[in-house]
Amino acid sequence: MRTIRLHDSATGELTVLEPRDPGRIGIYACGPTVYDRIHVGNARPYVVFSLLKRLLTHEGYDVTLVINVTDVNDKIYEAARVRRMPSAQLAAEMTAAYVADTDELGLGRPDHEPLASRSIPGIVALIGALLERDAAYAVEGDVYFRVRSDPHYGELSGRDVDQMDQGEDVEGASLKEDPLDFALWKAAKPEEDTAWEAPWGHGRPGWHIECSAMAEELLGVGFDVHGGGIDLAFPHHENEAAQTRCGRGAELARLWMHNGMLQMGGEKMAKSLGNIARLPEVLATHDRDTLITFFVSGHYRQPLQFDDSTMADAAGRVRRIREAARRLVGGPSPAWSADLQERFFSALADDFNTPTALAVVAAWVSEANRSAGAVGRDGLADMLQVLGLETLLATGGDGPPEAVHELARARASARDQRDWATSDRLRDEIAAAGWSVRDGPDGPELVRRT
RNA sequence: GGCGACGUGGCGGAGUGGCUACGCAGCGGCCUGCAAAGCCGUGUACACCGGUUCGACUCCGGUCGUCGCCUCCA
Repeated sequence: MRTIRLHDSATGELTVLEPRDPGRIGIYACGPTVYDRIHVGNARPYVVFSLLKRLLTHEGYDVTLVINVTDVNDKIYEAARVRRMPSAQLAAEMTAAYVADTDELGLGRPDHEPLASRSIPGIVALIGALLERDAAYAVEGDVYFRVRSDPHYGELSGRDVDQMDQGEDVEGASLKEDPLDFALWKAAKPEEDTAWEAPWGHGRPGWHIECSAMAEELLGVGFDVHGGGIDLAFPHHENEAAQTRCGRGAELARLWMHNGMLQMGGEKMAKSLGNIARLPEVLATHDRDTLITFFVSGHYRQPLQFDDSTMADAAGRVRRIREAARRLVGGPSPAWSADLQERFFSALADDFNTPTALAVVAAWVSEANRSAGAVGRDGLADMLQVLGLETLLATGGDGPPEAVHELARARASARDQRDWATSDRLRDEIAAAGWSVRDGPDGPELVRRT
C-alpha cells in the first residue's frame, strides 16, 4: 500500500490521501442528469473514477465507489415536455441508456448508483436539519439555502461571496432573501409531473441537495474523495459542501477531485455549444480499448482534445500493445519488469498520472519486443488491469475462416515457386477478407487486420 | 470585470533547476522476393520580455495568447 497523493481542489495542493477509516476509501462522483444520451465528455469522470478505484484497490484499499444519477431536474421536465411523455418515463429510459452506454466502456459498474427520485426521505431529512439550524428558510412551498449563514461558503471554489455576480434567476428571485441563495426544495409547478410530500409542501428537490443526501446515506459524512468535472466545482460542489457543513456540522468530503473538460475544436464539449459526440456513436466507430487509451493518455486534470487525430493516436498505441501481447507467454515477467512496474505505480500514486504510466507501458512493450526469449505477461497484466486495458492481452478470438486458410495455402505454394505476382495477388485477397499475412522465420502467419 | 488553469518538437501529451518522457506521423537503416510486424538510428521542443542562479524549458515578475468557472453543464 503506497502513499497516494491527489490534487485537492479545495486547497489547490497535492494532498496525501489519508483514509477516514484505515484501509477503506469512499469515493462519490457526480454522474449524469438523464435527459439525453451521454456524450464522450460525460464519460470522462466515469472512466477516471472507475480507474482510480482500480488503483486504490490494487494498493490494498477497500474502495466503495458511488456515482449517482440525477433523475429529477428542470432539464428532464423540459425534455419530457418536448417529447410529450411523462418525465419519469424519460428519466427511466435515459437511465437505462446511460447504464447500457457506460457498460460498453467495459469498466464494470460503481458499487452504488443512487437515483435522486429514490432518495427523497434523506433529502427531506437534510433540508429539515438545515431549517432547524436556520441555514435555510421556507417561502411559499420553496425552501432556500441561506448562503450568508455559512462563513465558509466559497472556500471550495475559491470565491469571495461579496464579489460574486448576483445574477437574479427570474422565477423565485422575489422569494429569496438574498440573490445568492439557492433552492433546496421547489414547490410543485403545474407543468411538472413529479412531486413528493414534504413538511413545507408538495414539490421536489433542488439540484444540489440530492448529492449531499445520497453521499451521506451511502458513505457517511466526511468520506474520502468527492469528484466530478471541474465545471461542477461551482456552484454544484460548493453548494453541496455548504449544505452538509451547515446541516450536519461536518465537512461532506475530505478531498475534492475534479477532472478537466474534454474539448472538441478547442472548446469544451457541451450540448449547448453543439460540439458533442455521443458515447454510443463513438463506440460504434472506435473500440473501447481505443477510447480508454485515449482517456488515460492525458492527465485527468488537464483538458483533453477529442478528434479523429487524437483517437487515431490512441488506436496506434492500442495496436502496438496488442501486437506485443501476441508474443507474450503466460507466467511471471523477466527481472526488468519489476523496475518498470514500480515506476508505473509511483506515477499513478502521484496524482494519478496516467500519461506517465502509459509511457511506462510503452517502455515495457519495447523491452519485451527487444527480448529474444519468451517473455511472461504477468507484469504487463498487472499494469494494464489498473488502466482498464487488460483486454489488450486477450488472445486473438477466432482464427481465420477456412477460405482464408485456403488462400494462404495457395499463396504459400505460389511463393515456393517464386511466383510473386500470384503471391501478391493472393495476399491482397486475404487482406480483403480481413486478414494479413506475415512471412516470419517460422513461415507465414495470419493476423487479423485492425 | 472577478476567480482559476494553461501555453512543450508536424500533431497529441508528460515531466524536470544541469541528464531520452511517451505515442502517432515523418526520415534513414536492418530484416523481407516485396511487404507486414519488429529492431536500430534520426528532429538545435519548451509563447515573449526581464530577473534570480555557476546554470532555467523548469523558480520570480511582467506582456501576449488560449481554456474553464462566475447561468444549466461531466
